[in-house]
Amino acid sequence: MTETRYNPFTLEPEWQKRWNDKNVFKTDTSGTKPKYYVLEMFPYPSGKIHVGHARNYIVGDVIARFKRAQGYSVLHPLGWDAFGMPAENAAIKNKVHPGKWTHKNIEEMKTDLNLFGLSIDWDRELATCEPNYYKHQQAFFIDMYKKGLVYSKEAHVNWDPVDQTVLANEQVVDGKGWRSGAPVERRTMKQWFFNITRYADDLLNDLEGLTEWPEQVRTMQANWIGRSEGLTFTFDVTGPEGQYADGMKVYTTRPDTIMGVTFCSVAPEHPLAAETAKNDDSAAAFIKECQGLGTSEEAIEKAEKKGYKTPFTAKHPITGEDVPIYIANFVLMGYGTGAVMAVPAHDERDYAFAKKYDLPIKQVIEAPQGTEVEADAAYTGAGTLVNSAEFNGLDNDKAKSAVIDWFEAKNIGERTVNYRLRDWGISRQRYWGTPIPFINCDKCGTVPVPKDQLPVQLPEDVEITGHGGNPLDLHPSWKHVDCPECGGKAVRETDTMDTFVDSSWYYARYTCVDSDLPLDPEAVNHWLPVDQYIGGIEHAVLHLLYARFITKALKEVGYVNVKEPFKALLTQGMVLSPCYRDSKGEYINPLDVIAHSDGTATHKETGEKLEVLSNEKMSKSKNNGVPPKPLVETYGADTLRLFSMFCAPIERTLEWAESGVDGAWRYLGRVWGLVNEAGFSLDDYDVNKHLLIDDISDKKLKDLKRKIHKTIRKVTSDLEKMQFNTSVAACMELANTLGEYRNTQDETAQLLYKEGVASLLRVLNPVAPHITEELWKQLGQTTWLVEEEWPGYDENAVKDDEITLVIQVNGKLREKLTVAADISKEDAEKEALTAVEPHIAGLTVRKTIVVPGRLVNIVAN
RNA sequence: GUCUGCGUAGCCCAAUCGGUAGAGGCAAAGGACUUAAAAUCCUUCCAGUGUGGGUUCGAGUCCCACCGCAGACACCA
Repeated sequence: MTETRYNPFTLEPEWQKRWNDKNVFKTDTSGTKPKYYVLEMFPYPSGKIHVGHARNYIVGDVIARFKRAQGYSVLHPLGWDAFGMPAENAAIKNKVHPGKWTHKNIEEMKTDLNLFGLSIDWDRELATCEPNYYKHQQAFFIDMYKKGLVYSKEAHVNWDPVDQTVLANEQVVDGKGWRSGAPVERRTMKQWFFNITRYADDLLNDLEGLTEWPEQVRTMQANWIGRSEGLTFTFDVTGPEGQYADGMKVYTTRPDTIMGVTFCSVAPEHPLAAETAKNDDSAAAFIKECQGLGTSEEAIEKAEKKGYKTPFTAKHPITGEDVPIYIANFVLMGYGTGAVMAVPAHDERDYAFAKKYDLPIKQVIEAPQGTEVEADAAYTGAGTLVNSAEFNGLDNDKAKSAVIDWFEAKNIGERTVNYRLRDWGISRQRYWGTPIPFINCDKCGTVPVPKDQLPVQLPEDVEITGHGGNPLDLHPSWKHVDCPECGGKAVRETDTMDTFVDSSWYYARYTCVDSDLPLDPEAVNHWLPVDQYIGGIEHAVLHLLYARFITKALKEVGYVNVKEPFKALLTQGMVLSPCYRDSKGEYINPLDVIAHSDGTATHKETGEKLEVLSNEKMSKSKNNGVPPKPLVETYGADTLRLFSMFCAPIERTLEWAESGVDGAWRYLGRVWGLVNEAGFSLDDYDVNKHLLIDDISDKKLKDLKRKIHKTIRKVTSDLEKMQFNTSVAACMELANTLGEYRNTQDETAQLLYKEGVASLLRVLNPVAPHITEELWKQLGQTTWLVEEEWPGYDENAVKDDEITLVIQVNGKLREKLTVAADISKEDAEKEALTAVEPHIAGLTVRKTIVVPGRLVNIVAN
């Protein structure tokens, strides 16, 4: 055999071309094999990929290749989450149309991703910005509207008065628009909503069935949905003009504390607050001040609890006593009824508020004997009711029901379920998104665009300046249309959809990218649910909750049969890398930085000393993304793939360090050497000429045979459990063992060596597909591994005939014996006692524990 | 503050049901090869599992408390 060097730079493109030319990754739709749908969360085409993306797509590819070998018909597509703000920002900066920018980025990213040798069926590629995609989204949006799953209403938003747009909460920094720097206003505007709360219970209850999801994600979703049970009732309210007709509806999860109510609070947006402000300028000022806070969580957290006393009082439903009503900055209009009964003795916020405004505090729950109760604080724990008239003496948990029953019996209140989850506001005053397919007519109201007029396509001739408002609204002609119902003059809705809508159904569209329907029933019901979904933990709530909701909505509308889209979920840990900043405050990419051993860092070119910040998730804004391309250019794709899978468990957060890449490279070099530097010829390897373990007499060679088959077993089960790092370690072990026989002259050993190398190539193939194909060819094989079946192992060859028996005395290791694997309990005990005789001399054996195949523990004293 | 996850060798990480703490890799040191270096190969070194209790014949693994790190949520009445 001629000795050649491992050169991935020629062999990787060659094999990629061969696979593509033969179209081996095209989805098999013959229906003869069981289906397996593996999907990685699709990328936003920012143009640049970093090693975090690489890890995501590589792990999906390993699974896809493994399942394909196991005989599944695998669907493994990829597309682009192509709408969104970065394209518009680029348009503002570079005067390039968002579509053009996006498509250029898609080309770049696709080229980069293809370097990894991914087994993707590119015939199913889609981009959400294409009319052929979003027209279907508009179609089912209208269907959902007809079922009441979509509606529009006035809602509070963060409004940037300079950029003239609504901002998401995360786009508000310190109460100011992230780009304009202008103080954000809280405004009320007409917004489109998905009625996600209608499915709150389903979304919560169905989490139980998602047994192949990480517990963490299920918990996070459950918390996000935030179901609570309580009591809703209405206080009679008296004001300066007598009885206030509407009263004040409140929701409480602590009806047991009803007798401790000493005042009430309402949100600044509550009608009673508005009523107060009518004739009271300082009340109006107070409300304005609260709204100036913005809606960011940080701002709310820092705010001191403040209130403003209204001229209204509420009549306690049980005692008939009048209690004051305050406007309070911490009461949220969007949760419950926007008004709360305040029980300062048993609620921390109410306690702080009562102390500040010198309001009475009435204890109604007594802590159980022996509980330490903090002084000068609300007691929020369990206990027995006191000062509560007929409810006295009740355990507070039972009192909850008793109080609710009391209200229900009198028909003045009811048991209520409440959710933290709110309806999903999807309106964005943006150009680069899916147009909401509605027309606003003065006469007919909000009218859906007739389906035969879809798509409502984005106009190409727009100027995107970043100020003055939504380019669709400013466009001279686009929005002016005739009303589809009365034919009169009307205007299009100019809001576009949140891009999370686009990404909530793409996985279904992949099953039928060419269909004229939004979803082809046969295809979508065949392939869904996704058998294995893979993505970053950062999407644990929003994307995954939205996608689950849209699936349920699509089911209700009649497009799919499944109620959950993703059967199993693998959450890949984030990939972090260090952040550096120069004196101007600019982030410097780690590639341009020399990190010194003392923890300081300097710029590679300028030599400037840099500020070293903590490790953060790779991102554009921190400029700390490490691109995989240079690694592929230095080591080849297989090394990157191997390293990505090996360096840590896939779900664990990874601090990117390249120091291990060399190890992966060296390993592949050794695998190459197993074939190319063996002391004998391997190119006559015969798949059908494997020695059986019983036909091998040499003990060491029996062990070699065992090693081969144990490796196959381990890699198979590790891949099934998504333990990629240990599966690679097993391959390394086998290679190390085989290395000992590289120059063997023994004929039996040579046969086993060939079997070992061949087995190694097959089990390593999903992780390192190129090198293993090439070496497989060098074994004289005419098949391709990509089309080969996954190897099985010989049950007989994974059984040990000897084991190490550990002998403990009182739990301490004393001896190790090599014994037959099938040794009986009695014999094991007997041998153990003999072996440790010196250690138990003079002691009485009290007990002997025998763990078959493992150890004997002798308890003696 | 609440919830979740994680703390094992200088570093990244293994360790079925509770049963020999070490599989794999990085780094380091020594050696081989080389005119030399790189590359490669060989050998070696290193912890008793964050801390304190408990259960058990036996705890990295189970229970309790605490500490540290990470993430999510956070005035949700």
